[in-house]
Amino acid sequence: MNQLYDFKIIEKKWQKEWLENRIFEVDEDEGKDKFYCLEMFPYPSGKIHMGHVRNYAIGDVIARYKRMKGYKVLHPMGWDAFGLPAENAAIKHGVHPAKWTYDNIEYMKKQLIRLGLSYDWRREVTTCSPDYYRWNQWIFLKLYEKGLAYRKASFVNWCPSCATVLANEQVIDGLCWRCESQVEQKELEQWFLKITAYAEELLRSCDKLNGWPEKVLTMQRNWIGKSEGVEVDFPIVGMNESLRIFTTRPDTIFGVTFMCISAEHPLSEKLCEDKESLRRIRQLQREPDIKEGIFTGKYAINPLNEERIPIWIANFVLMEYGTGAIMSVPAHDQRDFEFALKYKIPLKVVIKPQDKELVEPLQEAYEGDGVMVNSGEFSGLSSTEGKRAVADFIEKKGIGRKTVNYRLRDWGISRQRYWGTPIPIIYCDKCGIVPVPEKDLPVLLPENVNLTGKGESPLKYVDEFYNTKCPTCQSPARRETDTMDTFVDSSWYFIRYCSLNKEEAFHREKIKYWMPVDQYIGGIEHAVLHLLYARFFTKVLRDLNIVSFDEPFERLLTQGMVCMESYKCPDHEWLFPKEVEEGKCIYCGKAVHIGRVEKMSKSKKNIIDPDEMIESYGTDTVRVFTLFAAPPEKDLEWSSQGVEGAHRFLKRVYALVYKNHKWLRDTALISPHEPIQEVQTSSILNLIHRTIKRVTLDIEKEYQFNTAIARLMEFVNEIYSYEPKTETERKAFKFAIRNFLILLSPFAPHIAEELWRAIGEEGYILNEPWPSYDEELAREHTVELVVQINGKVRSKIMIPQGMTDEQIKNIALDDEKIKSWLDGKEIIKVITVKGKLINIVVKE
RNA sequence: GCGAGAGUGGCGGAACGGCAGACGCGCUGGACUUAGAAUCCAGUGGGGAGACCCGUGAGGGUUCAAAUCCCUCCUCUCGCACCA
Repeated sequence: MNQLYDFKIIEKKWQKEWLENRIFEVDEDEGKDKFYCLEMFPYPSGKIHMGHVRNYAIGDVIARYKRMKGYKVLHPMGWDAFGLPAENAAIKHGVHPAKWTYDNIEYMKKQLIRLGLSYDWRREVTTCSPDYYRWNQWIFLKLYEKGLAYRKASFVNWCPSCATVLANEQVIDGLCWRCESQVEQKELEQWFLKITAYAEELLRSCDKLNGWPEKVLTMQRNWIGKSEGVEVDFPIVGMNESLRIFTTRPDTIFGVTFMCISAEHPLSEKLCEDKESLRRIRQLQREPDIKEGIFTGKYAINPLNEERIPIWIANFVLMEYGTGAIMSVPAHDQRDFEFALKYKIPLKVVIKPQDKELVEPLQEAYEGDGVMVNSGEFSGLSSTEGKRAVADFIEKKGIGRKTVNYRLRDWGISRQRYWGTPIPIIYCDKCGIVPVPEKDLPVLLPENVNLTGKGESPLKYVDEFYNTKCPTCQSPARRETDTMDTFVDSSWYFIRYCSLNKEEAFHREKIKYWMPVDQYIGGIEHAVLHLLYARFFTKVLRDLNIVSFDEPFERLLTQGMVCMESYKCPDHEWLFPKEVEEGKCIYCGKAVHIGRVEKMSKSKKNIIDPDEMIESYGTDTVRVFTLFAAPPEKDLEWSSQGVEGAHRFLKRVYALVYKNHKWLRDTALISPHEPIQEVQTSSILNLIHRTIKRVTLDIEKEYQFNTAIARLMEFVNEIYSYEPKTETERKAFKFAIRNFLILLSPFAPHIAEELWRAIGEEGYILNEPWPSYDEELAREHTVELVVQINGKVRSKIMIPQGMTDEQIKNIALDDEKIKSWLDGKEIIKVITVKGKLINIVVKE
C-alpha cells in the first residue's frame, strides 16, 4: 500500500477495472426488487459542467446505495444529441453537426467515466442516431393515426435568432428559452401534437405524484390552467349573428355593461368599420399595462335581461383563449374596470360583499364572492349558488352551455432546422398528406446539406430527399422538410433504456420490469417543458398498449443550482476565478468588483471547470464536496476552500487505514456473539453501529447526503482517538473500518474500493450488502442529562442510559447546583423527556 | 398584485416542540520542523473578571419548554401574472 493518497493512480485503476469487469451492467431478475434511478441526460455541448457533476453525483449515490441495499438497479445514461448548437457550430466552423456531436459525446463520455459513475453503458442512447429517431417517427405515425398529430396554419412563436418556431412552453416571459431573444408571432402551417386531449388527465394525475416537489406540480397545474365556466351567446342587434363569450362568473352576468372582442376575432372586420383603428389595436395586442379599445358602433343583447350592450374591440382580449370574446363586468373585474374608467363606460354593481358595503363610485373592482343584487329573479343568491343557477338557466334556455377551458395549447413540433428528426410525411398533389409507411422507416436525415440558418429547412434543397414518390399512388411527391422539436426525443428516452436490443425499442416485458422510473433527478428548469411532455408521451404510449403505467416518474428530485460569486475588472470585464489573485485582476492589478453569488454561467465567467478540479483533487473529492456543501435540492455555493476540506477528509481516511493496514489485513472481524469485555471494544462497536444508523437514516430520509457525510467525518474524528491493543479490540476496529468503507463508498467510490482491498477484503465493494445496525449497540451507554429549571439549562449530569423518570428526578434534585437553585422555592411541576432532559417548574 | 420557499456565528450549513450552532471552512494557540508547507492536538456565537446574562429577520401569542406551532410586519429568492 502506498503511503500517500495518490488519487490519480487509484481512480484510474478502479475506473478501468470496473469497466473491464462490467460490474455496472444489470439485467432483469424477477426474483429481486428493481430500482430505476435516472438522471436527466445531457445535451452534448462539448464539456460537462458543474451542474452535471452535481446532478450525476447525486444520482450515483442513490444508485450505488440502492444496489447495496439489494435492489436490481437500472442506472443508464445517454445523449440528447439533436439540437441547434450543433447546427450553429457547423455554420460557424464548417464542421458537420454529426461530427461535432459525436466528438463531443466521445469526450463527455470519458468525463463521465472519470467521475466514477455507475452506468450500464450497454444501454447508452444517442437520440441523433437513426436507431433512435426512427422510433420518434414511428410514434409520430401512431399519433397521426389516432388523430393526435395534425397540421394547421396559425400564428406561432418565432425566434429570429434560432430561426425556428418554438412551442408555447419554450417561450419564457416573451423570450426564447434557449437564447433569450424576443419571440415574434408568425403565421405558418405547422405540425401539432394534441397534448390538450390529455389536459384533464395530466392535471388530475398531478394529485397522484406524491414523490414530486409541490412546486413543480403547482407549475404544471398553472400551466394547464383549467377553468370552469359557461359559454353564452349574445345576439348582435341588426345582424343575424351572435357573439359567443366565455365566462367563469355567470353570477355577474346582470352587471355586463359592455362586450369586448379580440382584434383577431373573425367578427372584428365585420363589426368594425374603422379599419385604421382596428390595425392599431392589433399592433397593441398583448402589450402589458396598456388598455386600448374602440367602440364598433354595434350592440348586443344581454340574453338574461334584454339590455343593449355596446360591443368594443380591445387589445387585452386574447383570441387563443376561450372564444376570443368576453362580457365585461367592470364592477367585478379589475381589467374591465380599468377599461371602463378610461372610456367612461358606466358600472353596475351586482354582487354585494358579505362583510362590507361597496361605496360608489368604486375605487376598484370587487372581485370576491358575495350575494347577487340587481339580478332579477337571481337576486339574493350567493355567488356560488348563483353561478350554478345562472348556468343551469342558460342551458335550459338553449342560449349557452357549461364548458371547461384550459390554457394549455397543443404542442407545435415543427422546426425549420436541419439537425433533428425528419417528420415522416409526404405531400402528394393527388393524395394530399400521406404518412410514410412504417416499413419505410426510418426516414433518414441526409448528410449532405448546405446549412444556412436562415429560417427555412435546408432539407428543402436536398433534391434526393425532397423529391420522392407518393406511397399510395406512386406519383411524384414531396417530403415534409421540417424536423421535430428535440423535446420529442427526450419524451420517451427513459423507456428506450429498458430494451437493450437495437431493433426493438419497446420490449414490453422489460419495460414492465423496469418502469416506471423510481427516482428521477434533474434541474427545475424543466418543470413544465420536458416533464410535461414526458408525462404526455407516457399516456399516449399507454393508450397504444406499449406501456401499462400512467406516469413515468415515481419520485422527482430537483437539485439546486451550482453558484459562485463573479468577478469584474474595471478594464477587463468579467474574469474567470483563476484570473483573480488576492482580489486583483492578474492582467492590470486593479481591484476587481465581486458580484453576488449566482448560478455559474459562461457569460459571467463565474465557472469552475470540473476537469481542472478532478485534475487537482480527484473525482472522489469533487463528489464529496458537492454532496457535502448543501442538501441536494438547495443551491450550492462553490468554495475552493470547501473543496480543500473535502480533500483533507479523504486524506485523513487514507492515512487512518494506512497507519493500521498491516495488521488490519491479518485480523478477523469480531463475531456478533463474542463477549465484550474491554471498554474500548464496546466504544468502537457503539461508534460504528451509531454511524451506520445515522448514515442510513440520512440517506433514506430525503437523501440528506450533507449530514450523512458529516456523520462519516465524525466517525473518522472519533476513531482517530482509539488505539486497539487486544485481539478483540483489533477485531472490533477492523469491523468498524470495514463497515465505514462501505458507508463511504457511494460518495467516494474509488478510495473506498482501494482501502477495501488494503484491509484484506475481497471483491468489489459495490457488491457488498449495505451494513445493518444493532439498535442496542447503536445506543449510547451513558446519557448527558440536561436539567432545566423553568425551561433554562442549569446543570448537566452524566447518567447511565435507561433510568426511570423517578430515578432521574432523584438524581436531578440531588445535584449540588440544582439544590442551590431550588433553595427556598416551591416545586410546582416536573417534566421528564425520554430519559435525557428534565424540567423542574418552580414558583418564582 | 397572486402563489410557494427562505431568513440561524465571520462563511457554507445542523438541530422528531426538549442542551441552538452537528459537520466543514476560516480564525487563534500549541506540537513536529532550521524555517515553511503538510500533518496532529486544543480552542472558537456575543457580552462579562466572575457567578451569570443575551442571542435563530422584527413584534406579539400558545406552551413547563419555540429556530421549530399560531398571528402581524419586514427582506430576499423562485414561479405565475391581462387566461375573462
